[in-house]
Amino acid sequence: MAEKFYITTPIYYPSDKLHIGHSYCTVAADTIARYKRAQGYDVMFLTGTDEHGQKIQRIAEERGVSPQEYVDNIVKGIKELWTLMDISNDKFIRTTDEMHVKAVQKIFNTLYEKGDIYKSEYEGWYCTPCESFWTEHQLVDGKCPDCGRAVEKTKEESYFFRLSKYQDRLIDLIKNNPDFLQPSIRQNEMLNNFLIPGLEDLCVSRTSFDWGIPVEFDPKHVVYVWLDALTNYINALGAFSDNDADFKKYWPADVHLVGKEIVRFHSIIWPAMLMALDLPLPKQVYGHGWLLLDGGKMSKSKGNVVDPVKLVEKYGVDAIRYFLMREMPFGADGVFNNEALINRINSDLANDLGNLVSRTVSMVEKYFGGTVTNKGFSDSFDEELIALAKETPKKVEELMDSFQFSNALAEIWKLISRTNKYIDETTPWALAKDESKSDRLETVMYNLCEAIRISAELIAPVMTRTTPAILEQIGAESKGWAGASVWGAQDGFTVKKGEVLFPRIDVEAELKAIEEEAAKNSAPEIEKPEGKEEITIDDFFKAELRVAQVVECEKIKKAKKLLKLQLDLGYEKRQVVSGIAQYYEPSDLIGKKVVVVANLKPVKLCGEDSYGMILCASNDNQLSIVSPSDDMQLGSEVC
RNA sequence: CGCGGGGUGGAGCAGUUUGGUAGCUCGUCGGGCUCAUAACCCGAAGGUCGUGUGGUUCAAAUCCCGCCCCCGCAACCA
Repeated sequence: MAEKFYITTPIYYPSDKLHIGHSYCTVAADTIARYKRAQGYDVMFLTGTDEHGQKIQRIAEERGVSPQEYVDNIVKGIKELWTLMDISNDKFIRTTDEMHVKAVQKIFNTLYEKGDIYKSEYEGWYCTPCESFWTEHQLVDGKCPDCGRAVEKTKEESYFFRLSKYQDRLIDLIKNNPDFLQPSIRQNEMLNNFLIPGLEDLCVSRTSFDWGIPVEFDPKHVVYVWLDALTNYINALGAFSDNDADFKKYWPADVHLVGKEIVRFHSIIWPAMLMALDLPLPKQVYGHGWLLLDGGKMSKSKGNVVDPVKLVEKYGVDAIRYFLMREMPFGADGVFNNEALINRINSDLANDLGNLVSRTVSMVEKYFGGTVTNKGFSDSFDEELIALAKETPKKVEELMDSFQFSNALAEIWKLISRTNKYIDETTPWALAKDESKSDRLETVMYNLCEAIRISAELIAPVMTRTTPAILEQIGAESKGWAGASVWGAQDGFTVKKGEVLFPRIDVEAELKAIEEEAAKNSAPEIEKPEGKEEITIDDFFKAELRVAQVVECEKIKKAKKLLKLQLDLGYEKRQVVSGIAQYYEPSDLIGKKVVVVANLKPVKLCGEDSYGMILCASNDNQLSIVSPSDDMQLGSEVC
């Protein structure tokens, strides 16, 4: 019986459309899944969506739909995206699935009965207008991080998971099983930041919102994210249900592929839960890097979110899949930009691979009417090509087994390049002029087709459509992964010229078009702000705004964004701390006139007292101090 | 002294674990070829491997120490 292989992606949060970063992780998982299937494994590949929680509830309310309607709609888009990108997942779990809901309740009950979940109080801060709870840490200067209003200390009844109980076993797990958490740099991160400082028990229920799975024996509680989301990996297989054949067959997972931001949940909380349930642990958690954009992290406010649908429509699925797997080493962060993408498509796909197929097929048609067999007229050029073709699959396997997709593809491209070189070495056009060399020419053509066949089989896990397209053009049947290791697995080829596999892209014109498109899309998209409630002139006059001059200014060492300013208001001097360090150098500000809110309650920021606030105009990526003209007398009121 | 990652020819990276010839892709320049998607093949130029003219060593990109810069996370943008 075939050995099983179970691989998962994170379940994505459907609060919005997915971006290229999500595609990156899912394409990687798909590549592994296809690779393992090609090798004959019985693969289970799971992806899905994590649909509960306060955020989704709130967004749905804003849009005036039910949370279920809201996520149904987003999930539909996600599934379409995966279809578009040729993702071959075997299951798709939604945490709103009946089966999952029931399993989570059972797990909750089991842990409660066992004593690993207990009821206690969660002490936190409540913001009434936002109806949300915050921890001490989350508060911003003692106020609600969302709206900035005052919060009240409250106790919320909650259920807790005894995470602390498993601390020693977890330390042991990470220290003694280097394979468990990969790449290895993540191990120290977890040990130093979380495990060694000590774990606290984990709050696993909430009463402050209700878009979640109710706790069966205490229905005013809903299960909080950890227990709900993480257990998807077993619940999707039917764990804790009557139909748990898949669970018995596939669990434990061979690898959970996750982004580095959620390594913590998967390498600490998830194993602890499994320990509590007496279930086997996943064999590996692999934290891949992020896809960064030119300017840093992808974010809406920067307007640099890359929509995978558009990319696929423009360049084709395989080009995008290839780029994602080729451009950056999987464990580390990589940068996405359009120029790199186009260059990859042009040089690797159009020039090297596409053109190789094209020139080969043309020659076979031209010289032999489309059909060649191996005439065995070899010479020394052939040996090198054949030797490389024979050893490449082995190298590729080794690299794929350790998820080094980029290196694996580089290895395949060495063969492709070598095949291009072989044409120059053998100069078929010269052989064609001499009839006595017809058999030699046919051998050369056969070798070309065979090298192309092998290359095409090897790229199949990444390039789902190109492989069949190439095989069709050279007239080869797929012999699967095993067939890639056998030189001569196909005796002859009858080729048929097909469409150009990867048309070359005019880099400059394309980049210009992209820029124009981006400008068109981003410029008018200044949304009308929600606006604040109307106030009276009296409300406004509650704020005492005065002209001041910056006398001294320095950076606060420990803080990235803070400057400490000494202001002269004419009638007094005072210190103000302001979060503008990323926009102004201290020397820019000294001598400058500013407007200060003079009657603001003092606060302490990063250990420095601040008596007031400087008025600034700002948006997500710009900031400008509001400044009266230089001759304005200090202390003047602004209104 | 919060945690972690990184600084290698014009660009992007590998090499650092196990010291000993600095490698790859793209770009640039020159040449070749004409089967092919102005593609392909060959050759060349270009790096004191962030820095201290630091330490260890016969020998350091690689090990140790100091410093500088960048990037994530955490914390503060009143």
